[in-house]
Amino acid sequence: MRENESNWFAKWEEQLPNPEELIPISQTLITPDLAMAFDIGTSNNPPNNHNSGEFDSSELGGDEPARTLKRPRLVWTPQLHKRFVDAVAHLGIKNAVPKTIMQLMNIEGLTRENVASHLQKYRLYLKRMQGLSAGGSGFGSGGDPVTDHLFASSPVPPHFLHQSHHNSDGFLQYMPVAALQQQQQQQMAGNHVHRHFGSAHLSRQPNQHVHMVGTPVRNAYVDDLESANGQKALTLFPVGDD
DNA sequence: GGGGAAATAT
DNA sequence: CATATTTCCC
Repeated sequence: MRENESNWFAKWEEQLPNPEELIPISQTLITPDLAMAFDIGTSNNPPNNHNSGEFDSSELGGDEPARTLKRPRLVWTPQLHKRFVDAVAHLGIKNAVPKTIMQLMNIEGLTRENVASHLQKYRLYLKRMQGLSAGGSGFGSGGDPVTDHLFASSPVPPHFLHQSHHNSDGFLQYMPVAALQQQQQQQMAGNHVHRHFGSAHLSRQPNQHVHMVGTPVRNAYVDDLESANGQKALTLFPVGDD
């Protein structure tokens, strides 16, 4: 009997599938590409991402553990970055500082530090871009100009480059977004605005032909931002002077 | 407090 | 190794 017992265990153990053969119980039904195309979030898209490291037990009914606790590492998805770029475009380089950008982006859980860090990298990226677009006559050496996966994913508004010649400020008119109104740390009572970045609007591509009322505009960068109220502000940035 | 750059961390 | 976070300084 004893022999029998160990035997069945051995057999049972042998028949266990290898870890590689296991199929995860929870699978992503929507591929990242599809998710991106339809602007819907995948299971791990929103700022609360994989919890790496310690995590407090309370997730049931827990409303805002976000405060004071170690936030999960933020992943800058292309959608998130696009919203970042749009926000910066709205504000203009001048007012594009972490705090204002963060407010304009209006994304739950996004901190000023997150934006500041990203802004730092983005500025470096822009500098590199205008660096090799200006004097970079030689092609052969370096390698791919845009190895920056993230930044390349979202078009850079043309006026970001062109180190501000004559225009010091105020040359781009923008509509203030409602979300930007000075709202202190006061969160609206009972405000469950769980918004997903990206919303439901397919973003228009740059260099498309945009026609406004009686005013055809060619080569314009169009960004769209949406406030918490659902108000929308469009900004057109003419590229050339037609 | 808040922006920016550099130093760490993952 | 790329990228996000933390630290430090103004």
